[in-house]
Amino acid sequence: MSRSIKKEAILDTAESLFYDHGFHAIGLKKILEEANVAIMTLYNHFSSKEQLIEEILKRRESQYWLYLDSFVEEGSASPFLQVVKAHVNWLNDKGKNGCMFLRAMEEFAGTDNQIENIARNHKNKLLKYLRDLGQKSGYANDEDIAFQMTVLLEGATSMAEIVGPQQAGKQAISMAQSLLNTWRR
Amino acid sequence: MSRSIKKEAILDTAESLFYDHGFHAIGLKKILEEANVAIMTLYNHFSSKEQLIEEILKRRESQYWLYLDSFVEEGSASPFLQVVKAHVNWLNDKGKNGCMFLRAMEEFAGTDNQIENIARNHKNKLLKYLRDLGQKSGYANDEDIAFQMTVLLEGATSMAEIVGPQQAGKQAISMAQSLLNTWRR
DNA sequence: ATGAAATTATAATGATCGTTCTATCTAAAG
DNA sequence: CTTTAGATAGAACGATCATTATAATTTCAT
Repeated sequence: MSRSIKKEAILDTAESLFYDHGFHAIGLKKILEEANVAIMTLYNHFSSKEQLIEEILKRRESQYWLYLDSFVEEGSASPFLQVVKAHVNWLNDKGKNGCMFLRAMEEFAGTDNQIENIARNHKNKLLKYLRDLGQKSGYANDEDIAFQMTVLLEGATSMAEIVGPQQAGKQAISMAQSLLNTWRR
Repeated sequence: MSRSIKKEAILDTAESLFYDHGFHAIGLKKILEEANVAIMTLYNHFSSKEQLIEEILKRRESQYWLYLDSFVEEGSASPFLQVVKAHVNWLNDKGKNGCMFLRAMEEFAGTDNQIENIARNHKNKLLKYLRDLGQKSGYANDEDIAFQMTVLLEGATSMAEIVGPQQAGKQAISMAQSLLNTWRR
């Protein structure tokens, strides 16, 4: 089964182009050229440009969670530091141009609810993940910790656009270590 | 002199629309309709869509510095806390949809150098401002402080998109207070 | 009131947008 | 070999894109 080798080519190049230039800035034509795929092949796999974007976001989200899951070990002494390190690795691999979910929210809020919700739900899921992690690790106020961790992670993502992922990652880890001392168990 | 009342209408509505939906997502037609302006009036004041965007970014940058200048007082005991508070106020007033400069970088990097440079220069100028502020306040390593402050500010901006400016601002200020204790003079 | 400057309306430009249709072709499964 | 599904090329759709040309109109200081 050559099952969907073409579909994955579309998803890969579309994700790359959308991430590098924005969703509205990239037309289907450019995707088709770079992916070496015919227009009808795209519409055979996806019902519209918006639905293609939805699949890309869902796929990217599951990839992000793979990074977190592989770095954060059950019952770790410093789970939040592992979260930051996972995020920094994510930035190094495919986060040099900001957060694709926030960018989807920014471009489609008030226009395409489906796309906006996928992005927004991901962020809320991340907040809940951090809250649960704090609670599970015996921290006092998991609410504030989850918020501050989010500020830290999103800040590192933006900072990576300005001075690169390694510099941003180094500072994010340093900040996390400082903040960890202020969080009481 | 009714000097450029129309020009300002264009700048105002264009900035609002670009910020809410993105630069490529908004066509000139929508700007003209909302600003009640004829197409030739726009091209009389701006040579192209890109040049309009450039002026918007420059204007927005000077507005941002007004916030910083009005909050950060010369020789303050805690200048960085004032920076954070200035930034939080900025978020409350016109920062509910991310950082417009980062978004300009993301949409135009590799496509329009002029626009990209305006945005990137602003970020570098902010980094230098924070570095100078740290040095002037007698902090040991202004380099790291500037980086971490940037992570904090940009993180608050992104966080404001997810949970609103007040929640993001509250956490950013709390984080700043924690970090301040770790920075040695 | 006059003259200059700014704004307007309208239409046309060529390019590109997302999407659909038709028809041909390739490739694998039975 | 034949069937079937997937991919292809190419054209067409109407809509919108940024930009320009032309010409009429309004605004405003003198």
